[in-house]
Amino acid sequence: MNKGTYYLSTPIYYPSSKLHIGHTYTTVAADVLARIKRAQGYEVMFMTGTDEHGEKILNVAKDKGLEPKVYLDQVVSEIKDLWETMEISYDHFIRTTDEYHEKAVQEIFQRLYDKGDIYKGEYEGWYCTPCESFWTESQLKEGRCPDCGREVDKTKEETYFFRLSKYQDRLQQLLEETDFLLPRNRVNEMINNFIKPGLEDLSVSRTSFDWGIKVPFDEKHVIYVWIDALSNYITGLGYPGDSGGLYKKFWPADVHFVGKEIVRFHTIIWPAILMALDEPVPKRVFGHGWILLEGGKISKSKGNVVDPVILIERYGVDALKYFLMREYTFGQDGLFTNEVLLNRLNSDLANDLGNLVSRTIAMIKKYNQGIVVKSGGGTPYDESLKILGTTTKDKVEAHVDDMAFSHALEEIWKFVARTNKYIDETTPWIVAKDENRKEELQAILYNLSESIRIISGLINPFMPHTAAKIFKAFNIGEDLRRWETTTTFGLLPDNSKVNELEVLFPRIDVARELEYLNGLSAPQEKEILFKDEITMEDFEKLDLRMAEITGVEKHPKADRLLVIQLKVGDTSRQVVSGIAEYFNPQELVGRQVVLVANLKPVKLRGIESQGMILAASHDKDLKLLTADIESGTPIT
RNA sequence: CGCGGAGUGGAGCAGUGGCAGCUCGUCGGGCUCAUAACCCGGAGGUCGCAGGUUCGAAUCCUGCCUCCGCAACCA
Repeated sequence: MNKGTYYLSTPIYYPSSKLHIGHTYTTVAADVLARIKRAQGYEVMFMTGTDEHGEKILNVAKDKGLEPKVYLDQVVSEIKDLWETMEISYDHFIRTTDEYHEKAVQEIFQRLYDKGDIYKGEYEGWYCTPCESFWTESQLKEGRCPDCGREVDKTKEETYFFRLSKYQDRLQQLLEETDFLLPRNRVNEMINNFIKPGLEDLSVSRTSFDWGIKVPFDEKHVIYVWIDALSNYITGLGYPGDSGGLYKKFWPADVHFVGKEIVRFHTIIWPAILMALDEPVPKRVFGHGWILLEGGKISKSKGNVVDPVILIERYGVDALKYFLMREYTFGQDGLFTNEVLLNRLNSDLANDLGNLVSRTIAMIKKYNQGIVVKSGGGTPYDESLKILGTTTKDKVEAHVDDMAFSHALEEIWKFVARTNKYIDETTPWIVAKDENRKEELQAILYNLSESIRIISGLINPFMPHTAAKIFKAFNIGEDLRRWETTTTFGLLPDNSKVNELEVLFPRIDVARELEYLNGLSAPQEKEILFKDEITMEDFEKLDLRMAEITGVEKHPKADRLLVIQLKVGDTSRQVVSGIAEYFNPQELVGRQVVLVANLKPVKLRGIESQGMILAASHDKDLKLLTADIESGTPIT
């Protein structure tokens, strides 16, 4: 029965804010895979966790007035609660602040250093003082600033580098010649964007903040996210000590599930680190798509964050899981709307599955005193029902191995539909009226019960909660719940009694429910978070002036920027502003705007910006602040 | 000419060389065991456009159009 081991992981999530439906999506998919692999007889290691270091965490905690660790403990406990609610069957939850992880990461860092793959260096750059820009040697044009052509100065900042460049060829091979990264189309992106231009050594330490794991031999530095976070996949197994033997047993991982935004780290940096450690690389990295919401990406400012907790409360864990797995093609982006969700739940879960179970139990009670009898009768429709039922498991497994969860469920639902059809074909309500057709009736009811047992077994990894309810209703014991029993028809014992069954998935009144859900995210007076108080003195540091726009052109090297010439009293200024998507250059000429006149000048994509102009924006709307008064007038 | 993705019946999507498919919706019919559900049937598509390769293209190649995401220090 033991088929070997199977190790899969989700990314470790960055708990700087609440988890949303996207995190849920990855985790549910991983859970389904883990459950199926266990059901198939693999010894499974399913790992998830949190990535807890870095500047951002530090800042978020500070904003809340908490020590980072206190803040993190809170968030992590919320995350674990969510996974518990969702019945996520992870085997290990790793936190990068766990002591064993921190030690292991230091050890890894040390080994790479000893080996020469990490070296101390300088973030050596050429600095153009007027442009305030760093340039690498290769970016310089004839030894001068590529933007302004002026002299540049050499500057240094101490950091440790990882010799990523050394592994360029092996990485390219790995990506191009194997199925290491799936779906395949993501390979092009990696090759074209990162490998082909040439990999540069990677800065893997920081001195600018200290919320992180210290470099063991140089306490000024903390180890940056690359080595810290990515290593979790092996430190979670006990690497490098491996006292529990888990590393030896489970590594290399069978699959890392990652969102497409972090494919790069997992398919370039991570394998390179492993190569440097002389350890095998994971067998596969699967970069799944995003769930997009109406109007674009998940974004708090748009108020379109979908909170999985609310959906669970209203429709149940299994409904949400089913939806996520059925609605979207795992490798691609998909659109989420409340309406799509509700319609899917109604048609597949309430109408097809829920109603099937409900009508079957009702008939068994009504026509046969609640007893399922194995009789000698039959109908002409039995054979095709049995064939489809007993062959579905193989199809499901094949799809799951391709990470095509949606197709897997589709196969199961073909059998659900077939079973519903069987009822229409055999018309038990007519057969029941004829005493002479008793055996036929019992055969029909038995076949229905068996079909439902198989369905229940098949959906078990996807919806354990629902499967358990159905098993209970039909008095199906542990041994008949097992995965491999779904390929055999006729296992349900003679004289099984059925129990009461609550409604599995109530039919949803879509119109009413939409109103409710939309009410949640839409107007609800949002609390405005004001910034920290400042003094009059602070305010007076600002030099705000009216200015007149005298000329505008598009920034030659940036789509969103405009280069604006301003007249401020008798002097002129140039400001680069990110408003190109809102205005045509010409329509701005002659407008009076508010200029922050004493902002330190900087270069934006190579063009100097001497201040900023004020604007107010809401969603896709943006208006420039203005006043009808002479240019140069100070604003107080 | 920064990188990538997408364009398939009203909507959402699957389909990567062989008669264009699924779900929802819609129209008509059936059934009454069931959660106004289930079952059957119909209508509806020049598979973004234009070329090309092929016996054969939604699928491969070339060009173009449109939308989206990412990246680029949106002071």
